[in-house]
Amino acid sequence: MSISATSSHPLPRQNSSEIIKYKERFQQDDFKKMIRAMGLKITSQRMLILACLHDAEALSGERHVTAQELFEKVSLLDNSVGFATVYRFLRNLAEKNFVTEVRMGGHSSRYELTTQHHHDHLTCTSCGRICEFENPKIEKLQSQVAEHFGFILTSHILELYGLCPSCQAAGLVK
Amino acid sequence: MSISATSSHPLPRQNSSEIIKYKERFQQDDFKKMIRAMGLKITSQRMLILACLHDAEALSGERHVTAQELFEKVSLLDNSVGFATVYRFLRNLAEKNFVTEVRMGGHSSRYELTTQHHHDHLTCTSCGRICEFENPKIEKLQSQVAEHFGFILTSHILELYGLCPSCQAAGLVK
DNA sequence: TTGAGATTGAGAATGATTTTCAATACCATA
DNA sequence: TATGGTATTGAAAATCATTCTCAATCTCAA
Repeated sequence: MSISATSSHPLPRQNSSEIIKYKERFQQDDFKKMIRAMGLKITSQRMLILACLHDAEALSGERHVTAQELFEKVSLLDNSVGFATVYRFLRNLAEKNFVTEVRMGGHSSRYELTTQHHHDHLTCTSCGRICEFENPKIEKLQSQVAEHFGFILTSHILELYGLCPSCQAAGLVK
Repeated sequence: MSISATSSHPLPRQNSSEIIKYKERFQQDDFKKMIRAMGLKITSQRMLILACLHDAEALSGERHVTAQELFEKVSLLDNSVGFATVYRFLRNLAEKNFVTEVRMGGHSSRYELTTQHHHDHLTCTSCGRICEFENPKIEKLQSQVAEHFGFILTSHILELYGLCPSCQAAGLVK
């Protein structure tokens, strides 16, 4: 993977492929900032891992990837990257809260890039439909709870489960 | 471990040791009901595991035990019980929701007897320590969110993550 | 350009949990 | 209460995710 980015972001011409390149370059600068912010050196492996993490969110429906899945994505583009590198960097990212780690049931950890825009999920237990929401009041109460216990709150998981309107209408509720 | 319980629970006399025995007998019947409700056979190992799980909640401050900790507790009373038995039974209990499993970061699963009393968790991302809390205001806001989307809320998961006071003190925070 | 120190890949090591399997225990039925 | 079919058990091996080790390589400040 070749890395060539400038620190400034000149406006692209009105040409779609130019715009895509511009976006990529912009993204890469973002990634570099993240890596530097962690006090780490910029390497092609780390850039690639971030790109794959980002694509997992942007392209596939599943934004939460396991370390293994991420390793496989990375390997497709550069099969010389070792899984230890993926795990190590994922841990770095999680420590600095650039990614959020979610562990459910008996499964392995799943990671997602921490977006600037936090949201929670409301999931229909019948059809699986997911609504995203954000509720500042709930967030504030969460901070208060953490504060009460003397914790420094770093992240949270809030998943609501229920029956969505169409499943209710479908007579699934007695 | 001897198991001798009756299906009726006569009132104990006003004598503390009698009352303790009464409680134990009552508890044991409860445990048997749980095991039968899972469609499993009653064995001294399972009774002992349940007793230790229960004691972990009642006696020690920490109600959330790891499988290893539970295995150690059990071993003190009967060192012939294998850890595979503890893990197996814990999985059975979790499947039938008699225990709740909480997993965090790189730490091992912690289990607690599911109480009738709902609560959420505040987990330390560094040491794995868990604080329980309940917050009616948050619950109410959750209902409102569900209502807003036309959902009938059936359950939820709320897990807060942060650094506990002692890990903060341990210099893990800048 | 250079070199000190960070990072890497490969594989070994770790730690938690699960599986395997022959021996044993439970309990419905006789 | 005895019996046998089956579930359960303990011990050890297997599995799985994750972390560590270390020599080779790369990054980047000077």
